[in-house]
Amino acid sequence: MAPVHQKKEVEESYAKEKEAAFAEFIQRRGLKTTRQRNTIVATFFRMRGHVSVEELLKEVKKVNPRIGYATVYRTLHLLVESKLVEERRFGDGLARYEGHSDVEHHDHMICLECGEIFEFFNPRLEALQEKLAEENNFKIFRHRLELYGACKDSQACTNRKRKQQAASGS
Amino acid sequence: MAPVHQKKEVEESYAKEKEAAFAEFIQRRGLKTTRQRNTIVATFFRMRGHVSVEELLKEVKKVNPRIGYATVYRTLHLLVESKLVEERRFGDGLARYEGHSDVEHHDHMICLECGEIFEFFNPRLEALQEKLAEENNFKIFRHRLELYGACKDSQACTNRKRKQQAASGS
DNA sequence: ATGGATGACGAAAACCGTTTTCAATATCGA
DNA sequence: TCGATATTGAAAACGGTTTTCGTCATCCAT
Repeated sequence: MAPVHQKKEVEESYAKEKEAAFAEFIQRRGLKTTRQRNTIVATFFRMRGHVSVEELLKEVKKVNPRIGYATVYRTLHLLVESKLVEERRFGDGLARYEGHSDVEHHDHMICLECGEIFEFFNPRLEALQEKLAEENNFKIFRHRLELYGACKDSQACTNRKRKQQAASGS
Repeated sequence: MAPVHQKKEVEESYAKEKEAAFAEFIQRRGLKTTRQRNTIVATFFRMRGHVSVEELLKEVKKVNPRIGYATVYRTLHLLVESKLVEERRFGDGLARYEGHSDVEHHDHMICLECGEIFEFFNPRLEALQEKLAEENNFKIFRHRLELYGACKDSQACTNRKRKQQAASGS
């Protein structure tokens, strides 16, 4: 099983690769390359984890304060369309975006104490889901599994900034 | 395993029982019994499946057209607080409410073709999740598993009214 | 390179589901 | 029955997201 604490190293090469792939997508679509989009995409792929629009905009504004919500939203949609990024919703009412990792698919453990989000993957779990679906003649296109609870660090955890937010999730 | 097509019969006794439990909750809380709340609760427990606010309001208005969104929302919150009802979000951006069935917990298969939502439960799946969490010192408070795909009827399915809506879910 | 058609930008308004406000009304214990 | 207090409903507010619209940037044809 893949380790749960799969915190990506923010590798320059990773970001560069993604930027190139996005540039290619933009061209394939006949869209225009703009400074704003480049800034947003470059910033996004240098952030780790499950990024909200607000978090991303905050970082983006450090580079170019004139960029606003609209462009960030629009660029994120393009990133999703390009399949370089996935949109996730964890029930706190705001979308989070996540760069495709090398792992094809993974599920999430969400700590309600500190707001940390861990990723995991287990083939037996996947197989069992597939089996259950088959038994009911259901064809799975995609699925989502989220475990909400407390991580091992949460007792000593001091990262409380997102506690209320996380705890209010469905 | 419980059958997936677990469409509850709309039993009068079921609704009556829930209404009584809600009345008890209202008293325990020192709240007031009102005609509107009674109407909303009675209507809700006579609907099947995963009810949205709009769907519920539409039915409620057939009984009392003067009842508005605010009261429906407020009453649904009370129903959730009373533990008689659970709130679900399937990623299409609107909340759905579901009366507690006898089954303690269940997961969902959501047909993206016809919008039908099936319930299922599998102990091995639950156990496996628990095992994976334990391996990572994670304590699960609750979880959510949703399989999005196509149900066996979806090829011949003519119930397309919710297709766009369902397909737009995350 | 230059011009111009066409995208893209950004601020602000619109949107949509949900929550809150507030004045009027209903409930229920004294 | 009265009166304190909860509840109601219409409308406004809210928060995240999307759209509008006038201006500006990109990039292809020249």
